[in-house]
Amino acid sequence: MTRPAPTSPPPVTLSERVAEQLRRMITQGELSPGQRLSEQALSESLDISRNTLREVFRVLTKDGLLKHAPNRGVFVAVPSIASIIDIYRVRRLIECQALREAYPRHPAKARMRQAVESGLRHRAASDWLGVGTDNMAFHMGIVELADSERLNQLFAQVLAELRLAFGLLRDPEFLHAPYVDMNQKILELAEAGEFGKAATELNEYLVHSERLVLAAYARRIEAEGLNGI
Amino acid sequence: MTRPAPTSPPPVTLSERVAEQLRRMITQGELSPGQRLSEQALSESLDISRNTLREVFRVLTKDGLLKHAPNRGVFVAVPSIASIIDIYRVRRLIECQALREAYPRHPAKARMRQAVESGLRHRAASDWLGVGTDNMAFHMGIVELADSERLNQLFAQVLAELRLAFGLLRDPEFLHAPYVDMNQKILELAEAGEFGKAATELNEYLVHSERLVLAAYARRIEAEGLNGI
DNA sequence: GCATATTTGTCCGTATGTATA
DNA sequence: CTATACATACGGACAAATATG
Repeated sequence: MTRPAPTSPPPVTLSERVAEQLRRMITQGELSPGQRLSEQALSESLDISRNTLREVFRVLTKDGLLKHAPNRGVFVAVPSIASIIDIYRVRRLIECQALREAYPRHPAKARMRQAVESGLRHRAASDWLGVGTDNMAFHMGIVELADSERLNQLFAQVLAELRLAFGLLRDPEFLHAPYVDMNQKILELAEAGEFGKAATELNEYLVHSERLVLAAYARRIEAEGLNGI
Repeated sequence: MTRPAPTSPPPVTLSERVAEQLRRMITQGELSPGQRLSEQALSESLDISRNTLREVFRVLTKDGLLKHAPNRGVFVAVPSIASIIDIYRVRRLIECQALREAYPRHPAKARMRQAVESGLRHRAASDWLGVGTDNMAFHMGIVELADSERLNQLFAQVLAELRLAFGLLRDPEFLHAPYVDMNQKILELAEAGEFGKAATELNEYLVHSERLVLAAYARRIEAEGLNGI
């Protein structure tokens, strides 16, 4: 039996459920970065009151998924070059250190293995979005090795932001496929107790991924010119 | 001229100002851990509407300073042994790594030096709360070395939580005074470019501090028995 | 630059459900 | 078990800030 992943308590209040829903809509691209979210329009379309929606806005703004411009409204966050660099800086610092100092028989390893295996299956089926999800789960597993609730939460937030940035790029195969094998290699090193080597490998992985994402992002900016967003 | 510290935008809306105020009241011990915050009573005493206060509650709950119990209300967070351990785990991981990989001429160093000098003055004046504030500023400076907005924000939150825990202990001299000299030593190593040694020293510092806080906390629990909170 | 329309920020009153004495 | 207090959620109101023509 594998222990269950540390999971947030199920949403009980309406605002918590709506927050979940909006989070999903944003990270899955149903709402576009930069888009303004009108309190009136959105509260009507979600069939909730403006007050409840405003509470949700505050929470999602704290998550970094929305930007609040006082007296002007809230907008879906627009990932910038700076934010991508920042996110990868956080990832390198936290993931590599968590892996390097991991406890050899930590339960999160099982989740890492599951993510790798699921990734292999999804890649075989050319389900690139599935591969992306598995990839995120793998790296979430790495952070769980550090056994810190607060790091887990920060990292989940950062991954949601990164997912928002990926949505802008629209090439999931290009973005995720190369990393299935690298994840597997890192997992094998970790299972062999070679945490130092695993961390070094992971660092290269992250440098590589950051370069890829930034390049794709730069191309997208160029293609859009000043019309975008 | 020293560059200004990265600062959050000044609160413009009422709810932002109230959030600031409540944050201050909680971290400075004007509201006790475990205390229930009634929407009606608090909104009246702050002279704001319940809707506005609820928005503030959501934000402060995300900060970890309040706990939200659905249908039961919000309470000032009660620092637990587990949360203190978690906080120090985060501190060791982030601070040590930020220091180890610091850029030699980073502007945050100036803030670290200011904090150390201010700490020496406050210690000479037996202003232990002042020493505590300087100490927090010093460690915030260390994290700023990593140049990551997201890490800065996470760390500011964690320090606020830690301050809440310190408030429970009520012995600022005992808690903060020993660390002025250790901060100075770490700063000198950093200024000499010995970042590896500085990080090692910092790690010992944090292990020491965690032990001290946990011991004081355990004594307090014992003293209170089951009456507390 | 001005007048107007729209939208946010904030407040209030109230109905309903949930927890607790 | 009932009663009470409270959080949840809604809808309407209005001033102030902002966007629009």
